[in-house]
Amino acid sequence: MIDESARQDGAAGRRPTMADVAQAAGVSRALVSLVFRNQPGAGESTRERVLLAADRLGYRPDTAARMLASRRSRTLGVMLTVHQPFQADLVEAIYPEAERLGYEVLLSATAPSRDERRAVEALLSHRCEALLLLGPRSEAADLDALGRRAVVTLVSRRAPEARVDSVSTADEAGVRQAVEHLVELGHREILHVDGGDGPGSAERREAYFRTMAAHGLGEHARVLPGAHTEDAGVAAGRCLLEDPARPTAVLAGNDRCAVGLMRTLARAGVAVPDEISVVGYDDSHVSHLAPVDLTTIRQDADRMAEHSVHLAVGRLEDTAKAPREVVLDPRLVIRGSTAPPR
Amino acid sequence: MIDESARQDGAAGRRPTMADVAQAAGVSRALVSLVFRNQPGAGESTRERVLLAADRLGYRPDTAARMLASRRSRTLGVMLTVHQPFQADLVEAIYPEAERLGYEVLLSATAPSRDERRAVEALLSHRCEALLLLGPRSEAADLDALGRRAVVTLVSRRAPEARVDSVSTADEAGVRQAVEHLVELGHREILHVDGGDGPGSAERREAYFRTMAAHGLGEHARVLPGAHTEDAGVAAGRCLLEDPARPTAVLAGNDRCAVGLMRTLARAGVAVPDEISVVGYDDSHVSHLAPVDLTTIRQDADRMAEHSVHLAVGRLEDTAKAPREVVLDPRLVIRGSTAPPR
DNA sequence: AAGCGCGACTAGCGCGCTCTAGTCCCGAAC
DNA sequence: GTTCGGGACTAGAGCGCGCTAGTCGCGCTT
Repeated sequence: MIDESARQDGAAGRRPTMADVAQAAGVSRALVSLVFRNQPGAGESTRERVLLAADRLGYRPDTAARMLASRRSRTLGVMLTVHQPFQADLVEAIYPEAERLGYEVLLSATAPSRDERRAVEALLSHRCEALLLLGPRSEAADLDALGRRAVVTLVSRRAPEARVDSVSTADEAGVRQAVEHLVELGHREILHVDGGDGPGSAERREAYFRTMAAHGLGEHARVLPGAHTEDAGVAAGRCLLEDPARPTAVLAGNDRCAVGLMRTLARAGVAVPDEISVVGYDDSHVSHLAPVDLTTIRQDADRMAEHSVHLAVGRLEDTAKAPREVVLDPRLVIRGSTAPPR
Repeated sequence: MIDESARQDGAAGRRPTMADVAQAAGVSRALVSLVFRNQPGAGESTRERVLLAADRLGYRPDTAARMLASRRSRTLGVMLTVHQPFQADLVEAIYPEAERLGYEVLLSATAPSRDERRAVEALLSHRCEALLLLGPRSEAADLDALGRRAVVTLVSRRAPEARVDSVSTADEAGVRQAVEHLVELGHREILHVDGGDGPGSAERREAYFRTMAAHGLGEHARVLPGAHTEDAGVAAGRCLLEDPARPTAVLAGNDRCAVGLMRTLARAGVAVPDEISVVGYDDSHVSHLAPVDLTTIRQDADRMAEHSVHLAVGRLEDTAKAPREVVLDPRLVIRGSTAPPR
């Protein structure tokens, strides 16, 4: 027969509590609490005795109990899409910044079987004090509603209509730099493969039209529907290959899309940048993977992460202030995928 | 002056509790609890009244309190590396399977600033009942120690020395299929770019040597140190280009590595598969990104995820049984990156 | 000697929930 | 009419912690 106490909590019997540590160290529970919170009020020798006892017992403070008692979780909830490399960059940068400010981070992924609402519900029920939503696709009205119930910061997404903070890069400026770079090279037939309902796509699409128009190329503006995935790039590439009036340059929705596109072109023997120039967006890791290094719009994940965490924490301290919108400047990084048209 | 009650809990005043719902519905707290746990014992009309009141108040059960009171969290902790596409596939498959069995999922990422120990600590302090470690790099002794304190399942990693469950694919069989495929095509100079300390790398390296030897090619076996990243592939590619005795085929540590390698070869004008054949490992999304579709060893993320969740949950019900090791069969997927040598 | 301040430590309530052991009431059985 | 069974509901004791309001010496002042 199986030992009851061992079954109670996984492998190692009942999980030790503060009371166990207190007894082992010969002090009160409150004292142990003080020590683990690094609060003054415990003598040096006692402190050591407590830590020693805790270590011997394998004690680990219980986050759930802690949150309950303190009515604070000091936890930031991050919603992400697990397949986006740029979001991976963001997550990696969020961790150290949150830690610096004394916050924990909880991740919740969206997936085909798990929509944004469910991912957010999970974070909220875990008492996250603030939510960082990485590139959310939800409608502004939903975001606004969420913003009333919790502290919300959008990352890589603006929503001026919703009362929430946001961090993004200036899509207008990024797209303008990209298009102007191509125009200066001599391109006129510049196509845009958009990002569908991906974060920033709408803004980039409009900026594309405006910039084209500003350069007297309004009639050459053309958008192919896409998405922020390699597959979308591949599909767009196929489209292009069949197109009798093939453009001389393409601005992709993001890097993944650009890489998929270039791969399709390369297979068909269409040389980049000789026959067609390609510009990406994000400067994520994948931009090094194309047959030639990708010219792209760099978004600074580290700075975006920093700002997001600061916005969120700042708002926790003052719920009342008006929504703030941080817009960082993107930067065109010219690499090998763009050249003058033939 | 700012309203105190509003500041207490983020945006929306104090978060409603079960007691609030109970009062609004005119029942006891216990009744509300019953309703939210879908337990019998509440009348139909009362049930509806409670749910209505809860909805109107925006009530959401507090996970922390729930875990504390029930002494069960019904939560699986998943440790992952946020930049590995294959792990992203696993995560996406873990969610629905966990849900099917009534478990929540908590993610904790490793990152440059956050090692595996810290990622695991976070999961444990959140009372995860079982840990799924995706491709952990920790030493077997550490995994064994962890396995004594918690229910642990390794995914994409074996550790026969540690008393923990694991799910992996047969690296030996995978590598053998790959090498034999190349040998049958006529290759003799087959190089292996290994995966460094990545999950499965050691096994694959050894399997490579064994298979080469089995085919009388022991003297042609050569390993270039690598990693499970594109950069490692790029570096290996540079190495190859400078090599006077260039091999005719390469078995990469994983797909990312293969893609980096192919990109470097492509830039140098070395044709794949005409001049050199390349085989990857994982069959993750990136395998479609190379200049030609990648021949690779397919690991079935969905089935791996299913098995991991089942192993973990099964172990929670019976802590005592011996560690189980599930080894799935990988499958060679022949695409365009391999061909007979010239 | 009494008073005072201060550092070290403790008692005990309450966080929002689960769960056991009830209570209450209504209809069927004897 | 009494008993019994069972469905609907409630009281109240924790879960592991944080935190407020203490107590208890001990050295120092007056």
